[in-house]
Amino acid sequence: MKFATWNVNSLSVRLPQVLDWLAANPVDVLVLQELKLSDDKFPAEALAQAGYLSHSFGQKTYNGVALLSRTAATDIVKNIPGFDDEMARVISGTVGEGDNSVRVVGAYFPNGQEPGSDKFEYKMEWLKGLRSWIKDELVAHPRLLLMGDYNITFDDLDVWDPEGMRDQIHCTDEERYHLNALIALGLSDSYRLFAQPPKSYSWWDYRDAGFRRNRGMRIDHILVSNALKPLVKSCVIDKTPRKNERPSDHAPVVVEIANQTHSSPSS
DNA sequence: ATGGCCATCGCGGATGGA
Repeated sequence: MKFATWNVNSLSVRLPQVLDWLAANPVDVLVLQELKLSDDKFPAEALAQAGYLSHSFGQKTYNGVALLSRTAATDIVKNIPGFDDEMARVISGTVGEGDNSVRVVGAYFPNGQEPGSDKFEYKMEWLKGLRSWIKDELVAHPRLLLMGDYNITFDDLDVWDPEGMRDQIHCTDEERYHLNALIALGLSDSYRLFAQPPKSYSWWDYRDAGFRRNRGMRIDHILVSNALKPLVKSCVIDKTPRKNERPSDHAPVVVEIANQTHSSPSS
């Protein structure tokens, strides 16, 4: 099965590009971030025409996430249970049958704006709430994907100008501490399970020809649980939609997970 | 370079994004 995540920076503006991308990349599951629309404006019919069932968790103007799947997703949960939040940032569901079912968590992590700001403090609290919840989710759902726009880089490899960005938003030790604390729960960065091109990024600033000059950061991630890790076949960033007219500033990330075979007992 | 671009709301320019 293939799973993808994409921050579309307004689904109203980007819907034609999402439909084009799904036609060319018929993934099983796609999670979207930054819908920037309320649920009554969610284009469920257009997506259904394209072969996708959808669950949206939106709000006017800001944030908003959705879970799209070719087959029905079950046990939909919105936001982080136990963490009160005015903002629509997380949607979860279970897809696939029996032994091959996967718990998918699609998330739009807070931006944080600037270290020391109120928004940064909110980001830290949100990250604590997420980790506390994901710890329990991994027990309930060993086959779990945590994917979305993390707004955090792992290390210098994820940043076009590591010196210039040192201690700046998305690159601070505090943010990376929380990202690594998620990893410590038993999750792996699927992208780095494979050899990747140098200077691989998932976001490029609209300003100053950031994409053309490849001045970007890798802030969109797909983390896989230990049970799924040996089944990951590939993970790629698809830069193609970033070349569109009026693109999102983010590119989609896609992971392929092999089915259970039942034929080769381990050890 | 104390910025550049884009989307939203709403009709000018502030706010948020990253």
